[in-house]
Amino acid sequence: MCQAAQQSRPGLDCSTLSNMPSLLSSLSAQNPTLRAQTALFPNGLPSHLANSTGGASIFPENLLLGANGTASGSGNQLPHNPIQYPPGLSSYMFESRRYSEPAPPPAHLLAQRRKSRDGQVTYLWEFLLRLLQDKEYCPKFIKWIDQSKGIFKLVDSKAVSRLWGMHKNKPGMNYETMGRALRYYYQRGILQKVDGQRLVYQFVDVPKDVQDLFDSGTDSGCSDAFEEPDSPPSTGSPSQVLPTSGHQITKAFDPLSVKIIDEA
DNA sequence: TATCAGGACGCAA
DNA sequence: TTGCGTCCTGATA
Repeated sequence: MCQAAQQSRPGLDCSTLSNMPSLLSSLSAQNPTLRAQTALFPNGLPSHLANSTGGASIFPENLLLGANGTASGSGNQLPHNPIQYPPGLSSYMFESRRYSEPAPPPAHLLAQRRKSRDGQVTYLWEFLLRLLQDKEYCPKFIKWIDQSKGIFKLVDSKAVSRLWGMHKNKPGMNYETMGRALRYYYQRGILQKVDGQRLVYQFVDVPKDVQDLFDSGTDSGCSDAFEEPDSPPSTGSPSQVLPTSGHQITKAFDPLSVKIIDEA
């Protein structure tokens, strides 16, 4: 697989690849959407995560794999963007924006945008969350330090950055570059740095209901029982109600349960 | 040496 | 326009 991967990704580190044997299959051949959705929402997708057109899946069709879980491609190529978004993640992804921006476009325009990008909309924070949800990589490469608070650590920063580079078809990706992208999230209220702890970041303001879901023993994440949080920062960042002309977003960052209050 | 913060610029979607 | 990717300087562990 590594050789095949190297053909399409010059510079790929085989030693790294050998340590992450199921990354590609995990990112392409599985359907964690349904798995995660079942785990997180055994009673069905919450209404606020369903779209406004009647509760149908919020996931764009081209992001959902078929029942056989196969991804397009010959199998010799790395999937470019085969991530299947757990519930809530895609909700945030498609509803999120910079909060200084005007209101988001209507849902049908978002749908057009999604289609226009042919399923290639993906963000670093989603990628990290995906890794955190996958026992193949968590806690091996990335792990929760305090899952209920959204605090995680890049155990192997190089491997994670390479994975990100593979995903984005950027063979030159390294932690320095990925870290810059992570730091952009500070301004946007998506991440914050955990002071005094290297490679430790925190998703901002993880809501209580998500904490409950994480704590309920689902397979949606992992943690390292041997490592207690050293000194997590104050996590009491207040929830924010960010009014827009069409929606209210009740959290600065709420990847698993962004609440969109449709005032239309 | 590695990590981290953040400015500046560029680019693909 | 967005979300980075890249390069950079400087600080810190």
